[in-house]
Amino acid sequence: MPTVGYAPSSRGSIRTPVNCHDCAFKRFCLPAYLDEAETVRLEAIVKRNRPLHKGDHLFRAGDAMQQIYALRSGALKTYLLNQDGAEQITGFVLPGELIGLDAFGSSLFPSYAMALETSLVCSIALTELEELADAIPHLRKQLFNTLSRELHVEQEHLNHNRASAEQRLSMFLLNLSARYSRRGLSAVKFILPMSRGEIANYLGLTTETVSRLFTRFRLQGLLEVQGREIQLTRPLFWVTTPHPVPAGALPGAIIHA
Amino acid sequence: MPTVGYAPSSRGSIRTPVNCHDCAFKRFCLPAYLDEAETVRLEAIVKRNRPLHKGDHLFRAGDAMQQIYALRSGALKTYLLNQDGAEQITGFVLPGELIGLDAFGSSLFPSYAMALETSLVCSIALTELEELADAIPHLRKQLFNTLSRELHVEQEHLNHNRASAEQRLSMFLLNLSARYSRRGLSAVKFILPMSRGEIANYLGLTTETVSRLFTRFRLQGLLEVQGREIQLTRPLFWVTTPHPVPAGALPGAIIHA
DNA sequence: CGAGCGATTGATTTCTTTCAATATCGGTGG
DNA sequence: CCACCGATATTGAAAGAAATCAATCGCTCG
Repeated sequence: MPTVGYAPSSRGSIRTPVNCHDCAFKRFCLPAYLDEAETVRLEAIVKRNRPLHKGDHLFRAGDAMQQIYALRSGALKTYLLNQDGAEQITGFVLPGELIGLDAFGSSLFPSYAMALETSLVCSIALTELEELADAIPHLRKQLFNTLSRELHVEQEHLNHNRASAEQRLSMFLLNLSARYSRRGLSAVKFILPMSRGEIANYLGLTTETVSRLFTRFRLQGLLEVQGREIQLTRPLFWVTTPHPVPAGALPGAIIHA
Repeated sequence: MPTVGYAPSSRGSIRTPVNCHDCAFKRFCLPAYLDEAETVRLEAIVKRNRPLHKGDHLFRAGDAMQQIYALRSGALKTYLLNQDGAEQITGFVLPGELIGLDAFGSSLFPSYAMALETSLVCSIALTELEELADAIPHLRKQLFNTLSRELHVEQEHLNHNRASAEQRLSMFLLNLSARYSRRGLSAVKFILPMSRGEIANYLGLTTETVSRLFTRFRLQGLLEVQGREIQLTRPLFWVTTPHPVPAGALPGAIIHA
């Protein structure tokens, strides 16, 4: 259980004045539906942590969950260890996204979160957040919505696992593309913050398969790749439905009366 | 868009006095952490619906989400239709479990819910639930917990898709077993409420593969099957790790500092 | 410059699907 | 009560997709 690169909670969060109001991501983050005054109250309990470097853990499974986080810059991966000790990547976190919501139920983090590159996070003490949520219905609503939306993301991800390797990778790239563009970045040209192996792990494939798919896509003129630099040249959408409808998968609407 | 067997909301919920207090599932349902007085207030807004028959929809994707549900008896499946119109089963609901939580964010149900057999559900009007949640912190907490736990279930389900067909089915059976036993039913002998095709769909496999796996398990002496009747004769746990650790799936802890 | 990791590419094997045929179950009507 | 029907389940053979095994390449960092 190596602790190299592990930044303990005593790493200290700096109580610099955090300004959600001017933050580029306020519209996707907690302040989304808060008014001026409410945002001010939120700012008061948000702290900014010192930067995480590549390989640093933001938290580990089993850590006491005393705060949730929002990513300001960089990229994270979240993962679980299965009973064999193998890493199972459950998601990637891009700037403006919240981390740790899935821990609401328990007092311990159920997963690991590691920086894929130098990253900045805001942290919000849970006790204070709960207090504030008690006081601000809008915030409460926003938390429910976020949680509920995450559930949809997972369900969508689930659907992908029924798909072919080709579909999985293309959906993955389209998803990244959408998330980048939603944040005002290019939808067709971006840098992957994760390795081929991490993509493969996330998608339930092998490194080799992912690599082969990238070259296949490139040969098909769908994209240009150079290491982690991606440029989508043609909409990948057509790749997403190459397979016939699986047998036995009739619409549920057709049922006996 | 056939509506055969569709029970519209005007189907009418009966406002018989619902008694959560004596309900067999109160410990897994919303009343879980409520005290006596709070439970009484909850009971006041819970309605009981008329029975659903096999094939009936509890709700459909796009329906206005005015209430959430709790299953009292029977079994449901929830599913999405993908862009090809193919059914994608996202989960099965057993007695004592809540349905519709994933719709909190939006005002419309994102999925379909259909009865696999004759089923009874309680329904709770969302507006009233929100009011009550505003008033009862315990209830609010319980809702967050349930939502958060569902997120874990999804993540677990996701992990399964990285696994072999054998592992998927055994994990599925173990999961059912655990859920039944948690409710005081036998952990080793139970009736599957769903068809082979539905299991296959849920697990991302084909009917044939599932069928073959059942016979393989039977030949290995792991279980006895007769149609939908299952009897686990030996712990299936050993089946869940037949494969070597996938390459490139090293524990995340081993990273460069 | 060499070590080492990540990525790519090729050859082969394994697992799951697909296609196809048959069997069994549950219900219905004669 | 039994024969028949459709739906569901099982089983077999062949094809296909991705994993595994193995080798090479290229880049980055001491």
